[in-house]
Amino acid sequence: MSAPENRRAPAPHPGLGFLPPALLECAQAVTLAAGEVLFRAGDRPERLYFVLDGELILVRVTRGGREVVLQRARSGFLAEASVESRRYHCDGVARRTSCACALPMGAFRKALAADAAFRAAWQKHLTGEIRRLRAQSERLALNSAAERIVHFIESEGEGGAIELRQSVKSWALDLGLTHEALYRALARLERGGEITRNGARVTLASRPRATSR
Amino acid sequence: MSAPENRRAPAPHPGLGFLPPALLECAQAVTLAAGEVLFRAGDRPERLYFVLDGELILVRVTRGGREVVLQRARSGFLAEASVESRRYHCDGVARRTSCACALPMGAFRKALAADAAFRAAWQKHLTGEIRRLRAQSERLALNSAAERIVHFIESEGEGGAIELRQSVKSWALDLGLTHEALYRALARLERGGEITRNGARVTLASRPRATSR
DNA sequence: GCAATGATATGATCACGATCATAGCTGGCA
DNA sequence: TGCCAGCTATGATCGTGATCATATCATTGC
Repeated sequence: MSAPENRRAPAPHPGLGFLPPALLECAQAVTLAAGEVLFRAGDRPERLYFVLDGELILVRVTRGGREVVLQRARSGFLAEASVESRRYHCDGVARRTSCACALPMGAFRKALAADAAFRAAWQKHLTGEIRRLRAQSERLALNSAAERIVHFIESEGEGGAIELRQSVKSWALDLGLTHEALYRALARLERGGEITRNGARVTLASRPRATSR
Repeated sequence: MSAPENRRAPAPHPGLGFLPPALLECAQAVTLAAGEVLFRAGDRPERLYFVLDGELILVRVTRGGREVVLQRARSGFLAEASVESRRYHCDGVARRTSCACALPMGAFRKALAADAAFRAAWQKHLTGEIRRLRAQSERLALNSAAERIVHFIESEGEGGAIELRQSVKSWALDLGLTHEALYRALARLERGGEITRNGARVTLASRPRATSR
């Protein structure tokens, strides 16, 4: 486990806006080297991690030596469930050089117990995550690149259009596609007039043609 | 919207065990015909649905006339997020003849506000769902049937084995595969000695061979 | 200015899941 | 007893995403 770099003012992040000031006060910014282990299965959760940059994963190594990834966090909280449980059930590892905000678990739980507004905000965060994840699961169950793109724009965007906040390459990861497949599918959809692209903005045509895959 | 069939004692379900008795008291068992609409986008959430049997979906129909499914609930709550929001953002539809337990939203919110134990249990349910959904998303991002099977057993099972509570066919839906692909992959894994099947119990071999896909 | 790096593409090939078809088996029911 | 519906299972074919390769462009650093 790496030593915390600084004791105050971790990089502010919109996803952390709902934390009470007292809790942000004791947040620590940590930088992790690629491959660094944050915790092991069986450990008692001592911090709740919020990924600012890089990639932290929740992984279980089976007796057979297989690796099963339970979560890849590229932005957002690593393991919300650790707030509720006394022990981790899997390992936390930095897959690349990463930067995270670590919230002491004791303080987090205390704030949750004492602060009704924070509790409500946390509950809202949790239900929002569920909604997002459900949509993502439905999306990943679609088996053509074009359908996933349309589903993404419709469920994550606003009024049939979306402003991409990431590279096409990392969008491909979210869609469960290789970047090549995504580039090709985008080009095909654009040629077919089903979407239009304008920089980072992708807009769905309101009158779809016969879906030419 | 169909009229509630009976005013008390909806079929008890383990997934509802954490509800306070007072709330269960006002639960209504409802049966829905295939295609029946529970609510429309823009409606004010009046009930929280828990699917007992059948399939309820959360769906958004785009201006272009496409259907985007945000959630398919075949067991469990339909739209937890409706507890937090004043309006639905998509439609709720029964995809087949279904049976659900409807909890009046007002009573649910009141119970959440008044009952700290229930609040804690609800929070625990929410974080558990997040954990499950994150694992499912990772699983669906794997692109071979064999990998998804192994991931499922490892993440949903107990000690490298799982007792299937459903038919292989509906398991295939959970894995984002056709049932044919799942039957074949299971047969291949079994032939290769990577899993053993014993009725509804599927066990992972502890020493995996070179994954012969 | 130039090398190095990473994102943006696109081409060719191949593996594997989807699809359609077929068949055995089972349980429920009249 | 016979029929039907649904699950289990496997075969053949096809489409498409993965993979490997290559090229261009933009950005960063020296």
